Amino acid sequence: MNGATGKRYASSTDVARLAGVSQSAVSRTFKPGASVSHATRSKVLEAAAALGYRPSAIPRIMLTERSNLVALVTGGMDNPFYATVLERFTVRLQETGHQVLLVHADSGHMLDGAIPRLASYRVDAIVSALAILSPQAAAELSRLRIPVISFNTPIHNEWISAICCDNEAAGRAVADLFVARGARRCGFVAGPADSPASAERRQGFCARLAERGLPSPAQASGGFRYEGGFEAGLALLDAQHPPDAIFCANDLMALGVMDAARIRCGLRVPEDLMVAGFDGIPAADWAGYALTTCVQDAAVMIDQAVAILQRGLAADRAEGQEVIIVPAHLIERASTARATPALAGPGHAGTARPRPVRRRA
Amino acid sequence: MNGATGKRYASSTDVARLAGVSQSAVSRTFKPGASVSHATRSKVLEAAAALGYRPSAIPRIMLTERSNLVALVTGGMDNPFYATVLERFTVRLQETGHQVLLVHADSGHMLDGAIPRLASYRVDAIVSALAILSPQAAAELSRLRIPVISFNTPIHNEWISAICCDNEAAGRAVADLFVARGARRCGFVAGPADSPASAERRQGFCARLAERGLPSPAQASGGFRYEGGFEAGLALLDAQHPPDAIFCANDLMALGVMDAARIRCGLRVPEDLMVAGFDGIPAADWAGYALTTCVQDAAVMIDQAVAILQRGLAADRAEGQEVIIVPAHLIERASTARATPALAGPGHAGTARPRPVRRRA
DNA sequence: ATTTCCTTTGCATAGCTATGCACGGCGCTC
DNA sequence: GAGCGCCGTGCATAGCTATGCAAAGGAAAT
Repeated sequence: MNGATGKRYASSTDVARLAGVSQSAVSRTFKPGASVSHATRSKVLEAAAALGYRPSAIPRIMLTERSNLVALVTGGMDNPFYATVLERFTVRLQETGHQVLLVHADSGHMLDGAIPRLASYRVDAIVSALAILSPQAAAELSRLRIPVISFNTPIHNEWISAICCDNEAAGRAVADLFVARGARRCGFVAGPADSPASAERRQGFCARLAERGLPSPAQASGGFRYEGGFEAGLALLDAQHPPDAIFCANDLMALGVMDAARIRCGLRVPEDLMVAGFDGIPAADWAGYALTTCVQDAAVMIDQAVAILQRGLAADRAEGQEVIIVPAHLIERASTARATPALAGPGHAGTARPRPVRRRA
Repeated sequence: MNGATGKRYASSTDVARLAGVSQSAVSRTFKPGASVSHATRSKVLEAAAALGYRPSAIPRIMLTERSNLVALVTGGMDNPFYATVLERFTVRLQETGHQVLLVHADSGHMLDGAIPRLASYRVDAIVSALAILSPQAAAELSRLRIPVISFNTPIHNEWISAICCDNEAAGRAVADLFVARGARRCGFVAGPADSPASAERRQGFCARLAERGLPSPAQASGGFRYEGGFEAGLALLDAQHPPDAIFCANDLMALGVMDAARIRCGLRVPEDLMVAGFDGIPAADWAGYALTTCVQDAAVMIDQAVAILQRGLAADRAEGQEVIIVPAHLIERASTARATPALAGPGHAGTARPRPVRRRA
């Protein structure tokens, strides 16, 4: 369109030359609130448009030691919950004037290549949106002396803040619900062995079951994945005395358990088996599942996380770091909606209970 | 741990001073293949470790006009397909030595705040992983004179390359399958009106149905979302002469249609209604759905996209841009697995056909 | 009319790394 | 033993923007 110069980008000096002003004037024109006369500003803008000039953020980073970059460490995008978390983090960070440097990490050893990259780009802060942040990785991150926010992993030290969902309380709530709905024998499907979230959810669940006089639940592991939940469900339901209520450490596994129960085992949900999950992914609300689940309020958690981050960056020097616990919200749907304990009446309870309609001869 | 200096980061000059060498020596120590003696290198590394020094990428960007940053424009993370696309793009770009600058854009007008940001950070290239890239947005991106890769939107010009799935061929394949399985009256659930992908899929589907002598399919729109598919399914199935086979422009809507048909309309799939989708998301393979779908080979598409990008960056000057079409792969599952046209035998066909097992009295 | 103050502009420099160039030293060759 | 080439090192500078400081100009006030 315009005359392409040799260089890829026009510099403020180029603009200044064309506009017949000093480079300072160009810089000030693009800095909001700076003192520039109307005449100068219009000359500069005209020249900038002609050259396709866009101010570069790079030298500013050198001068101010502020890149406005925030690293977002992520992984396990197969879980829709973390996909939405990633999306919302991105939106909120953009709104607060940050740029998002996305870093993918295979669960655990992210230190390999990622950390030096983060350091070399002088990110202002790091947000871990990993399902699991290992203590080693956390220690490695602390070395950078940059504010770190751990999402759903309760690690904290001089540099790391954490924002977590109240997993134990939610686990207890599920236990209470199961008891209230007449469960006699429970099961639990765990995530990976090194997941603190899974451990806390089980802890609350088991503790409350014991308080309510129920036997300790049979357990299986599903690795936070649908297929794992499916297999874990089969394993639990094939036992001598199968459970009549299963709590899964996340929704994906719960959906797998439901499918295993209904399709492979010929069970009815909730009449023969109650199922509850964790996260509140969209599929839990699909008509085909209507899964009772502990909804993590991602919006609130992320807003809190961004607020912490803002405060940390404003104070420049981060000392006392915090762990914020956000309650989960138990939503009961049809998958636990037994009308009466141990009695399977004509389905009619809970939210969004599917109601068959006659169609086609 | 170490003595924190006033500045946040140690510079190569600081390291040089501590190590008793010149700043050049430090720079060369961290540049692979540079000429440094063993003695000097070890002195430098020791000093660097003591100061926690990490070389900054920022001045290099200024010198070389290469940031190694690639902007990844994304949106609509509620579709699991695009979540996996985002993840794989990130992994591949990291592997090829790039950093990913994640930009979220509400579908359509991304120009608002995003474009100036991209320019100011001097990204080397832009990848659009949006479900829909509007022509206006594409034009705006072209102005930056940076290589742009459009994923699944067939736009191309001097700066934009595109990599798309063969939507029309896949649409035709679905039509052929429906005909082969005895469909008499078809339906189509479209995505948003401005989605080229949805339009192409419908085009191939409708054209082939016409060739095979079937009536033009009833159509509804579902906005690429589960709920939209559910409603569209209800609308189509409530008609005077409802379809016996529905092709949906993506999997999420197809799952909605299946749930609407089975739960709200009391229909059996595939006996009363066949359903096919598009994308190949994990949920399509869940036992509860077993959805026939056109699998987009995201791995291949993304590898191709990254290859184009590499070539474009190597050649520095991008002139003739390309559009690469990757075939979709039709996978038939139980949702279209009628044993015989219009005859519902005891379920037994297709892949992963759920087989009921006796359990619990 | 003179002084004072504010607005506007330009000059100069900081900030950090990569790299061309020159130079010193050392080993190898004849 | 002398010359040549190579390796390693340091010096100096480019690259672009933000900003403190000073100066100039104009407007307002006395």
